Amino acid sequence: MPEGHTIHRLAQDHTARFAGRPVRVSSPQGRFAESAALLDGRTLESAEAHGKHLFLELGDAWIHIHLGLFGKLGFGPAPAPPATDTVRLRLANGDHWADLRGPTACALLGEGEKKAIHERLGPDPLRPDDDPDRAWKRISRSRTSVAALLMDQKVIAGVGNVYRAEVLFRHGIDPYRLGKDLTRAQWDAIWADLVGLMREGVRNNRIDTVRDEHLPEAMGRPPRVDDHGGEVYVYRRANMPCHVCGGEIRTAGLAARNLFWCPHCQIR
DNA sequence: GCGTGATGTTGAA
DNA sequence: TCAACCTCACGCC
Repeated sequence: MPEGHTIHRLAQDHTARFAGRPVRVSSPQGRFAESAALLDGRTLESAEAHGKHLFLELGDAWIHIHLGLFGKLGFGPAPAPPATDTVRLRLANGDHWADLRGPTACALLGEGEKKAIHERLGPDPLRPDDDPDRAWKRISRSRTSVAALLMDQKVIAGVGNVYRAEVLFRHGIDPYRLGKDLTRAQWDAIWADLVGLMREGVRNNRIDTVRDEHLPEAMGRPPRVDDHGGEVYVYRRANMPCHVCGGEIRTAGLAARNLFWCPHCQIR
């Protein structure tokens, strides 16, 4: 269930558990077995995230992981349980194990291939040196909707369907507004908000976007119960009342994904 | 047990 | 625009 915050959190989790020590590398499922054998016993030097891509450094090579829609990484204390036949990659040392299942990508890369991935990704709100100007240059001359642009990893890396819907709600922006019609001030506010929201997402390992004054306790309604855990304004709340205006949240397909928004609040 | 959908991406038509 | 890929949890028999 990964947007960028999940991947940055996973990079931190790998660093804390595995960095600076030799690691056992295996592929119980077999589909990464050849590479795993090559890497087994190397020291894990670092873990890094860019958008939804995770990179683990082992000697002169990188393991590139992209979870896709279904991928999951699970951690636990040693000893590792018997691996089931869906575990693509298992890392283990004397204290910890990590199991990867169902990723879109799990591949061994050299430095040049890793660099190529960075180059095709846009700036990431969670990478401190990344520059929102690069995204603005594309957005400000695009005839594509801002909702589609926010999901385009070449424009901005790490935003997924939840942050897309939520950040547009928080700024009252109509998701169908064209990139070229967005103001510079609106974009700067969106970027700054994503930096804050996604940092909090890394810290808490979940997405919360509802401002204090709209939280259930403040509004006299029961806390949200949902399988993704966080408090949100519009994501997966189709036909439910808007937390701010009480109007009905709408949903529509946009580029093969479900878009959610409040047509009354999002008018800018 | 079966069908469905999900915080994603790619490549062919 | 659509299918393909990868896994799992849930609702409904």
